[in-house]
Amino acid sequence: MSIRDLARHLNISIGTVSRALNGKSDVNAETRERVFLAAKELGYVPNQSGRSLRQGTTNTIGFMIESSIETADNGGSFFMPVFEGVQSVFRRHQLDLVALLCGTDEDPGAYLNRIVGRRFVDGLIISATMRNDPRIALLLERKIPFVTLGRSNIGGQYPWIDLDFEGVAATAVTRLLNFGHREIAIGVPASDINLGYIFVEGYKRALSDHGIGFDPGLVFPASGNEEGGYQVASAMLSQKRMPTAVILVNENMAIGLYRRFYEAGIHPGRDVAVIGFRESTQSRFLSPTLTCFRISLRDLGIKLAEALLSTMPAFMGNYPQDSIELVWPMELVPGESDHLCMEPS
Amino acid sequence: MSIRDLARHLNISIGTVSRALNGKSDVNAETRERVFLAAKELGYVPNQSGRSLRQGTTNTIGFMIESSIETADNGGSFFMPVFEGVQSVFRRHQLDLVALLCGTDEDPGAYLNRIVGRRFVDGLIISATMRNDPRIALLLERKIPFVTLGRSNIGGQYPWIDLDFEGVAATAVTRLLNFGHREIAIGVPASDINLGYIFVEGYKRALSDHGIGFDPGLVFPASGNEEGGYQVASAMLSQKRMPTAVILVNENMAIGLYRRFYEAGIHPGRDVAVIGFRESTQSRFLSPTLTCFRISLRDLGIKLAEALLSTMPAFMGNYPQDSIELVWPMELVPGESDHLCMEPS
DNA sequence: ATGGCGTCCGTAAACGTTTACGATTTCAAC
DNA sequence: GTTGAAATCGTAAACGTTTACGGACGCCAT
Repeated sequence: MSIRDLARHLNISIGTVSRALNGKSDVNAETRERVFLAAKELGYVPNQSGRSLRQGTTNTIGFMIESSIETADNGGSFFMPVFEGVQSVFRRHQLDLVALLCGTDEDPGAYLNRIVGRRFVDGLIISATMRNDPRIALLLERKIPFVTLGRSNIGGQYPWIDLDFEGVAATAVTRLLNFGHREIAIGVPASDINLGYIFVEGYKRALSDHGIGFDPGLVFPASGNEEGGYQVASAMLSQKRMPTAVILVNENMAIGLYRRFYEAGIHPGRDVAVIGFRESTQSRFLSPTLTCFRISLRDLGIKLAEALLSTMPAFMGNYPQDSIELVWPMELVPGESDHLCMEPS
Repeated sequence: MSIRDLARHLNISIGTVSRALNGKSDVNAETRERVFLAAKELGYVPNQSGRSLRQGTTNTIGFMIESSIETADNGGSFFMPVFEGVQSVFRRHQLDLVALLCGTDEDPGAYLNRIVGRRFVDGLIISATMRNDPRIALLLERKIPFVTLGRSNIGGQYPWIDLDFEGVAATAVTRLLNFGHREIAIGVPASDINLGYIFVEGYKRALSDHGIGFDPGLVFPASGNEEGGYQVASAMLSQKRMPTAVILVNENMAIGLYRRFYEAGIHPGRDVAVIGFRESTQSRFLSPTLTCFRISLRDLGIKLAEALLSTMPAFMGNYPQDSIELVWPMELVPGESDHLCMEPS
């Protein structure tokens, strides 16, 4: 069922059929009608390879998601809504969105190289940005439109959107300081992912803004799952003076942290303050409920899509041209886990 | 950088270049060497559209994942490892795997129709199988190779793999009966997804095997997240005689269930027995740790991939031909949540 | 009658591959 | 020296589209 069959069936040339289906102007209204009718009747759908080959564009966008240890456990609840938002925009432009999950045993750079080499996608959304991400250089050089979810420290002209980890860290620190805490720990991802650095930056800045010195011993690197939270709690317990508060970069860590503290007879929200990230169904049902930060993930996805479209030649007209560099705000959702005031010592 | 450029650069014909790269036999070893070298040097990667058009095959497989309410919250931790397993097999055959996430506001049937119409993939893995899944009929009719993760009740010749929910339900029921429980509740997904039916089937069968009558009032439909677990607990509490045990089909529900019971002053693992599904990092760090069932998700993915390959003409030689209909076993992992014995009343 | 213009449609080239087929060379065997 | 087979390579067609170009036709103004 190719366009040739359709043309034969209608007794017109394939050129006219193509023009009719693609909404070109130089085709009779009645002819167009007949073409559309016959196409629906015979179930004709244009072959993607054919049109890709001709017009050098695939009409698909790739969303590259890491399936690393860090994201494996909470990846779904984070990426699914983002993906939804992205997709809702692309659907309006007849663009298909596919998720590219790079396996843990494959180098992301090599994987990406294969993808762009094959001309598999017209554009890319990249997540889990590293500090010096080789993928960015590759895409810039190959001139593939892309947008990153997460800042990098690589220069160049490309849009990015990042969560406001610095703001989150600052808000959390200020809140805890106001509650009287002075020794505030943070649990950050142990990997090279950029958010860790930014998080620590915000933490440091907020402390110094309040005239508190930075103690490197209060920064606990750990993996971003329950196991990591458990280890952070263990590390806190083994300090000679246990910190009275802790900020986590991942809400799954909170479960492990809670567990460890319960084992030690310490009640989060009563004996130690916990602020987590990110708000989810989970955070509302933990005991105590977790004070954390809310993101509108769907809106984030929509913005990502728009940022990408604004760099794609075929769509640049519809979207503002100024390159997007956006720090995505988050809103604190108070829970029960940090409701304790300290006497300033 | 097309094959033509590469051929010009080497002063040989494009046919020879193609044959060299594709490992055909009628090409000189030294020539092949030169071709590979030049390809690597110039960064040549064959254009996918071109080869797809010519050989009618795209070398990509689609993994269709629902982003429905049910799977949104725990979808990541479930699908990522499966995906990894699938990918590890396909990589060996030069097949690219893409995840197709059907948006909640889009009909899965229509979405699939577009995908197969465009000849976007050579084969498909379908998850979240419905009882009467229209996608299966479509794929059978179009003769697209596919495998489903989850049984359907549609006949026909296609491979499927499903988790052994019946076995899980039976094991859980038997275990709880041995602990002396007689009123065992279950929380099952409220949607039309097939696993719910199978789960209830296993539950019923295990009860009747032990001569216990089936009480429909002990089946609590709910969504598969924390909210759902909370509601199940509420419903249990409002019974005139509260069930002494509960089986959950989703481990995220356990968190909500725990929460609701704590609010009511009831301790899971002491006052009420809980068995959940599926084992995860989470289940080991809850308090009490959750008795649940373990799956080897990566192996499941590998088996899915092999099942699909066995139905694809290009690979049928390498894989056994007998159609695969597999019930995937799961292993009970005892936790603290069901360690309580009842005096038989 | 001629020219010009607008509408509609057919023709054919092009996109980048793969592959059937035939051409050329080499080499051994008769 | 002729033949045949094997090895190696070039040629060209084909896959299904889109699109630049030009042709046919009708209409109106000159």
